[in-house]
Amino acid sequence: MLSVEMYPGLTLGPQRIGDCFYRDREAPAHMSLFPPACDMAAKALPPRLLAPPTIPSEPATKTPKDDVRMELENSSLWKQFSSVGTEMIITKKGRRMFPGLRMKLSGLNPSLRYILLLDIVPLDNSRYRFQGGGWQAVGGAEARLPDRVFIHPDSPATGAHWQGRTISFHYAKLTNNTLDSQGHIILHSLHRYQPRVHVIEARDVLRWGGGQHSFVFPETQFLTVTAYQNNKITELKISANPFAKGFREDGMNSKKQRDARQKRKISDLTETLDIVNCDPCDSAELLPLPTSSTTAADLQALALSSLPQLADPSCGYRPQEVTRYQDTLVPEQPLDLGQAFMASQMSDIGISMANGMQDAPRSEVANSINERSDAMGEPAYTSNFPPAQANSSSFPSAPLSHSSSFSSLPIPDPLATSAPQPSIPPFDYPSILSSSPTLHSSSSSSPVSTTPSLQQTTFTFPTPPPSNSSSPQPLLSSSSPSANTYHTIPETIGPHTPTDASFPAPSSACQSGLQHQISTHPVLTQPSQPLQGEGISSGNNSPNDQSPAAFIYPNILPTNPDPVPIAAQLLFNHNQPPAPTLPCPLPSHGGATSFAFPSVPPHMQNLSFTNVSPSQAHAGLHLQNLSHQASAPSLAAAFPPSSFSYPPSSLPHPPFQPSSCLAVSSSFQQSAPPTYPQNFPNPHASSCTSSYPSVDIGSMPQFNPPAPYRPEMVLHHPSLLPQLDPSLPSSTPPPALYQTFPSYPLRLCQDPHSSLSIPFRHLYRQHQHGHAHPQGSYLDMGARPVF
DNA sequence: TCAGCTCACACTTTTGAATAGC
DNA sequence: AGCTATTCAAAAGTGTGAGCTG
Repeated sequence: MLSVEMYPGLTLGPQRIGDCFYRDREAPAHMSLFPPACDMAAKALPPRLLAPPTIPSEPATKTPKDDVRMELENSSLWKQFSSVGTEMIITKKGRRMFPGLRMKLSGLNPSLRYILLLDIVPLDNSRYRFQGGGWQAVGGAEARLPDRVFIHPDSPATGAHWQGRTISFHYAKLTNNTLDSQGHIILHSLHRYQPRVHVIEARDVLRWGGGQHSFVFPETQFLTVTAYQNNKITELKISANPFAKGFREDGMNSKKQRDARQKRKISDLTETLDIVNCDPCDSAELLPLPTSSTTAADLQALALSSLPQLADPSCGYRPQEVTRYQDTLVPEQPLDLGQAFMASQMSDIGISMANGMQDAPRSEVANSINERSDAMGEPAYTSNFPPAQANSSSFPSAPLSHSSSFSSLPIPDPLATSAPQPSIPPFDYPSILSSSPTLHSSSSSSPVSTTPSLQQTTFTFPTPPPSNSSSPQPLLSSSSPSANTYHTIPETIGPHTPTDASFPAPSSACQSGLQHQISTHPVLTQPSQPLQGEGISSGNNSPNDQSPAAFIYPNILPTNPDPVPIAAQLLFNHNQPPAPTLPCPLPSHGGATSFAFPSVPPHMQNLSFTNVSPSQAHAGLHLQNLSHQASAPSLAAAFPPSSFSYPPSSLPHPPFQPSSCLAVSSSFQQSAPPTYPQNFPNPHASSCTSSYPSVDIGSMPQFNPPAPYRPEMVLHHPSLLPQLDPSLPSSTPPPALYQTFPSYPLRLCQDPHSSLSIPFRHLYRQHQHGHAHPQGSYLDMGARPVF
């Protein structure tokens, strides 16, 4: 099924520490997937960017982070789709996801409140096209779009609340409208994405911290389309989605019925013509040419059989449908009030508490609706498409049980992984960063077996390392002990943590060197490294045992003709005075040439990308490109034999695919050190996760290439708090929580939750147009309520 | 010319107000 | 009067296919 292999470019941002940690369901402890490079990066960061001091953990806030788990309830359905190659329709008005994200949470502190977020990150920097029955990368990704996060309507809610029901994000909508004002998640068509769910402990809506858990389910990866490309997907959707019931074989909107209607219409038109021409009614003879799938005789037969009520096509007959057709003009659809309007305020930042309270009634409704909807599970899916082909390879032994049987290996941030991101810690999650106890523990672990990076490499990235040391490692193993549950270590960063590939990477010239480093990295060469003492390599559970095709994204052919060299390095830029010319090509996304440098340190603000040529820009800053380039073979390996056109010969030793946090980190670690400034914070205090500075380089537009996705939120900007909710209890957040940090604004939308006075439903993250501020980058909210 | 997108369509499910019954 | 169950119309979600666009 889907897995990292399917999306070679899938690399969670380095800042997404939580994504870089994986805790197997049976693993007693968290696994730090983040490489030691994180620490190095943290060291290199200026003190100003350091994460705020660890928030004094309160007894009540000490949640059993280690036990927080999330299960994808409808995993089997997702796997059905992913086995074929999940496609998600995106429309201008917004389209829901199907299958929806339905999960179960456990391990939360029942008395604490949590915020659940959904964001969708690109898996790579490629654009795809459906050709020859498969998906092929045909070019670079589109420019980045405003990052948006969907906050679960129930947020914040107690752990008991979340654990007591199925959590559904079915309200989230996807759109390709870059000017969307409904708060939908904006995506590019023909791109690959990976949804992620974040559980953030929240003392109150304005005080996030105490830990974050991010969950990624590889089977939920999908390709965005405006029209389905793969017929199998269409059939699956029709079979599984109740709203599409009409298109089923026995539905009233089935092909037969539609053909019959069409015939009737044609007949009617013909009759009309006959009337005009005073021609006898013999429209049957005037039937149009048969369709490719239906002959005229069939159509007529269908019309006659399926529409017995149809009057004899006599003169003057007007099928009822004609009338209906006229009467059922599609009315203008009202705005979705439930969706907060934000687009017009993208330049603003703010949280409107008052508005949210005013919306209480509606919030209640929304909430109730939500619960209802949550209760409404997706229809039992009876697939006409045996999981065989794809499934057999993707989820060999994974039973399609109700709950997810998918192995719970965390997926690194797609984009981030591709780049040597580890070095660049997130800027924006001070509070969260500081409160992840597990990080410390992980940091204390031995460098090899306990380092997050190592673990992640071992489990998350089935793709074989560049070296011949190991065979491709399936990301997911159905027999993996962690199956069904994706467990991540609490993140020190927020869901908005940048995940793009903008992270510093060795110069393009060093790509080969990077790969070499990666291949030679001791950790990388040990893909089978046990996870925190847990032997995962034994038996069939070992990723190594997985066949290369085991976790493939069906029909995705890595044929991007223009492999992008390793891109520019944020780290470099960050740590070094801007050079006239970047050592590496800048990402083309988002017009790298026109970056705003609001919150960037003075020396960084001077950085100019104008010299980057389009091609260079296209080459992108993504390691993804690197990963893409290198991963092509591995990707091909992931394809089912039936759809896989890539030379099989490449499978045995596919180039290393730096899609893993480890890979990037490792490469970075080795190559970057010389370039690290001495002012980087000392990561010692904690693991790479906790050591992450609160400053997120990704938040700097100029360092945040469009393609590399960088979800980000500013939730606790000190200067905003008073405006946001002066009436809130004077629970002055710890200084650390609101420590200055550059970042993107957090946009809070109308809160459908009735019980909450906090009006937010969506978080909006703006990459650009930020305003410089002494305390960090943020958008001008202008005291205007956002919702 | 064509891939990709938009829109209207018909159908279905969901939603919530109105109504009836207890 | 208050509560619950039922009914029904409107709203919303779905894939399809024609037409448009670059």
